Amino acid sequence: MERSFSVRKGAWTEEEDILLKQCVETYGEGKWFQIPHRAGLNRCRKSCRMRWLNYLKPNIKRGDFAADEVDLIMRLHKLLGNRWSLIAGRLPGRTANDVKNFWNSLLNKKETSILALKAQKKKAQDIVKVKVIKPQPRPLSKKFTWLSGKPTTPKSFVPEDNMSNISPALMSSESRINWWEYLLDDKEDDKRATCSVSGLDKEPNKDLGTEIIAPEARVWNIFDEDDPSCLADFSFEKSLWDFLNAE
DNA sequence: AACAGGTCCAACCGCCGCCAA
DNA sequence: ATTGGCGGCGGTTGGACCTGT
Repeated sequence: MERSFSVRKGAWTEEEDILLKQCVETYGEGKWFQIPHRAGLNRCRKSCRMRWLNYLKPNIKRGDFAADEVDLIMRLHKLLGNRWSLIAGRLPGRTANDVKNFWNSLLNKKETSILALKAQKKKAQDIVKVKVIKPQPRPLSKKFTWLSGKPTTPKSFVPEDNMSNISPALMSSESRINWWEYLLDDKEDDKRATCSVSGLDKEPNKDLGTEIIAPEARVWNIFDEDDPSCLADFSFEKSLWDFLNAE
């Protein structure tokens, strides 16, 4: 429990910022409960953490959101809801607080502004008709780590030059990108489903019915054939499914 | 110039999940 | 199984700033 009667509150001074920055640079992030004592600050651990993450941390981007950032926020919010930290994680230099504040201010603006943004987005979006096999939606397993951004460690994985066939979740730590970054990218090469369950189909099946899908929608061959448990985790979360089927 | 209302955003607060004891 | 400490998150607040009258 924080001893709120003794710790300082309110705006941070330049001196406090310097002390905190020096302390984090010396001891690293984490162990926030030790930071106030180590830095000689009369602040609670949460206040120190918040100040570092939202203001002092290097590479934090200031100023207005660019058009592509706004577009990404809208798409991610549709997919993830108010998961500000997850959304901010896909916007380099932006903090969850920034994204949250931006979204809240966006909500306050007139509906016409939002409609204009949507119209702009729709115009830029190239709807592609492809023939795909649709997996059925079902809840994600708790052990499924994609949504948390944590790396998975498949039993076997052979890197290929063509990374488009590889689930981001199976990439090396250096090149791994959250799966939904791929889901949301607009690369022309990625506008088709590349494969389906268990790697049976490397191309969309032309004999199946035509479906209209968002250009971002892709299905990966994510399975480790030596590890049947992988199959249990191949599922589309309901909100993702709704997102993919939205107009 | 002065005031009121609106907007922005840094900071606070309470809650939750995780983990170790 | 329970409890307490901690990190992390999202919602909310309040003050500074902006804009219109």
